[in-house]
Amino acid sequence: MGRVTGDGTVGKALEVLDQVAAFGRPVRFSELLAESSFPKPTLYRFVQTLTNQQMLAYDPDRQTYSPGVRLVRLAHAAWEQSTLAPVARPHIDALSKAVGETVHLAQLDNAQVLYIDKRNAGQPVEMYSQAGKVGPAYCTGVGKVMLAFLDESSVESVIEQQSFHVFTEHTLDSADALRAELGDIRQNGYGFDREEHEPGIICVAMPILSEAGRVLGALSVTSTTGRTNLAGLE
Amino acid sequence: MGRVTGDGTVGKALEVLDQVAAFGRPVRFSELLAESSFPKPTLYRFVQTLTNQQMLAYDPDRQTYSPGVRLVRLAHAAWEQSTLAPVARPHIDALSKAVGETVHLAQLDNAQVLYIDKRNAGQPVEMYSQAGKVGPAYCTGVGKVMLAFLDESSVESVIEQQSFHVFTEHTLDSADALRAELGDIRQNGYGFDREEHEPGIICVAMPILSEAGRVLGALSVTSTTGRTNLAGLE
DNA sequence: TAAACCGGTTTCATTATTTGAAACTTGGTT
DNA sequence: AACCAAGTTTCAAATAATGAAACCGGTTTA
Repeated sequence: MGRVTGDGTVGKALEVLDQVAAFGRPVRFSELLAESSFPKPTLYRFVQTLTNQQMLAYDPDRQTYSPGVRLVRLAHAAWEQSTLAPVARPHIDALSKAVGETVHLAQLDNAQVLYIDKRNAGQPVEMYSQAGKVGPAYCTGVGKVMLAFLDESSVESVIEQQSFHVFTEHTLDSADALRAELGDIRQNGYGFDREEHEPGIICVAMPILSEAGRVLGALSVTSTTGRTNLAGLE
Repeated sequence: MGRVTGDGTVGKALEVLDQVAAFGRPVRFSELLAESSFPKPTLYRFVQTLTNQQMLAYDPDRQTYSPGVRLVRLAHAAWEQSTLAPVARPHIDALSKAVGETVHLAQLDNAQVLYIDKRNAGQPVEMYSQAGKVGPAYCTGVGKVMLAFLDESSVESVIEQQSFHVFTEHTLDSADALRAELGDIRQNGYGFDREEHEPGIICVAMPILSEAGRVLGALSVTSTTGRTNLAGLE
């Protein structure tokens, strides 16, 4: 019992894939090796396999690897069949148009917030440029709202994993402060981000629950400090 | 020697992942088993592993699997670091605004066309082709243009894999017809889709080449049969 | 009520795959 | 020519994957 990663060979390969993705830029084999816990031939074979499988792309000109196109294809499928995204899409469109502000759709992913969809007030959709991004759970509207409606045992495990890095003077900086806030949110049914993540940025968020009461995701309307409370949702 | 898939355990796991994605809807274990070439416990363990790794998502209410959120996160990285997409983005925006038509950015992926980005012209209907979607190479503007500028040996291997399914009365229905068309495209530097895939839909496409002359992708402007030839590009 | 059935899960000896130290190759420097 | 760094291959030992069979819990059938 212990690490999150490590189901056999597949787990290790995906660890390598994550590592490449984390670099944020095309990366040389030697750069990966320097950071990797795997010995040279092992890492080499993983990279080869992943490249064969189009999970990584190799640029022969620059001799670098980056996440491959197969991921984009698979993510398309993931997005389309996700319980949430396709169903929520028309509502997000409508909401965005109605309030004239930026709307986010998010899910909980490994104690972090994963943005699934986004509608900008002005310009049209940008697919993966924004969807797929991750953010902290303890200081975003969507994050806190999802935590508030998660079952007790899961909440604690997620809270333990928060960094409580202080972004602004309003950021909640402890597990207890967060727990108190979650109580409030549970009572109201929705929550706020009061410039906790970025100064000048506030938002209202509400959870999306299944019939059985499980948290599926959350929706938020973002604005700047020019306007404040918005309780008119749904 | 033979199959494309099959680098060890990792390849097999990804085969399962593709299978789930291909279903296009959340799927039961038994449904997968019925189609799978793997024996029950083997498939079972793959599904378990992939679910642990968030490559698949398990819905306990319905007892079904679908592609997981980790794919969305990884695809975000893939998109951002791809040689093409981030660089092309502003140009696509500009082009879309300038011509007032739908613009597609595509790459070649396994003898198919993979759409990487899309810009809808202003208001119109959401023509169903988001990023991540795949399409045939032999009867789309972007597909043919990319083939035309691919090196000789690769082209033949791709052509062999085309189905030449006839979508409309204008669809090229043989390898020879396609080869002839590719010759024309090479001379012009750009190509057309003359209602070959969908009736009433036409487009102009141009390749995107690296300095070394390798095909990186293609760009197309789509329109309906109301307007015709558009040579004013770039 | 029992018996068969079905989808899903676990066991465990056998088999095939992964592993990594070391050696080698390639291309660029001193 | 000797050197160095990055990438690639070898091969015996260590490890992980495999799948026939058996098991479980719930539902349907006799």
